[in-house]
Amino acid sequence: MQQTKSKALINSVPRLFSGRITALVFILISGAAQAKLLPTLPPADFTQCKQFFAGGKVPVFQARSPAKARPLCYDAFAVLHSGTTRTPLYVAERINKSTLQDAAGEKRSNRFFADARLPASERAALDDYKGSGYARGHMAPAANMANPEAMAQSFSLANMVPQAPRNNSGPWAGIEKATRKYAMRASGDVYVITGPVFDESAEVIGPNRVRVPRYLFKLVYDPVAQRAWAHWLENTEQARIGRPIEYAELVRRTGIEFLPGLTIR
DNA sequence: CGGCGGGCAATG
DNA sequence: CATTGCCCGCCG
Repeated sequence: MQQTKSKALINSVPRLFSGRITALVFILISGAAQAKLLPTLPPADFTQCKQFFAGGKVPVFQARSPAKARPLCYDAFAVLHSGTTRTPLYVAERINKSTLQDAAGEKRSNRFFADARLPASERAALDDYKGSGYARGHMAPAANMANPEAMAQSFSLANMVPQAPRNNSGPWAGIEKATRKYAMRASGDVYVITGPVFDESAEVIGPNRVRVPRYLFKLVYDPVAQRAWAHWLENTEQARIGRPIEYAELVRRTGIEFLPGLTIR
């Protein structure tokens, strides 16, 4: 069993994490092979990649605590992954004009992979999405990635949720594009947190029972303007972009305080 | 209309 | 593994 996991680890994360595998991540990898010895993790310890959170402040779950939540650091984004849904619960990025200009020259890698840093029982596999009728929808978009390593990492299934195909390539792509457009014109860094919202009786896909979200959200926070807003989109083929919702409304709908202690005008 | 960004599947 | 072709929606 442990040999299988070690082999999978070697095979499916080929040099993607050049020199930036954090101590935290290493602990998670080691722990994966002996999960019973793992202590309960704090809700979200992103010690090694706090730079993706405004003011270094990590979201706080007000109501329910996410089951089997594991923080994962990547070169250009941070994921709080759930071993229950086999999806991220949220993905945080910091983008600005410079990073997006670099990203504009990057080619999509399109190499999706199961993230071997997660225990097999807690992660989505490529087969789960195949023939499911759902697309593998990026939370941190590939088009935001400023270098080849970040681009490759963005195709981790830990950064994906099952998404209605036309939702993904239609209105959702528009939300991503609008967010890039805003950050291109902003005076400094813009912090973005993207994630799914699940119904209690959510559909699941594949042998690993990856949960299908009912809604997707994308929170945008500009610390210079001290403004925050969120896009909210139902995960259906018919969904259309509506007016963004206020930050407080997003907190109410998700039960997550994404920007604790930060000033929002 | 073409280009771009979101995907898919088949082929060696 | 990379390449190729294809679909979709949006935008200039």
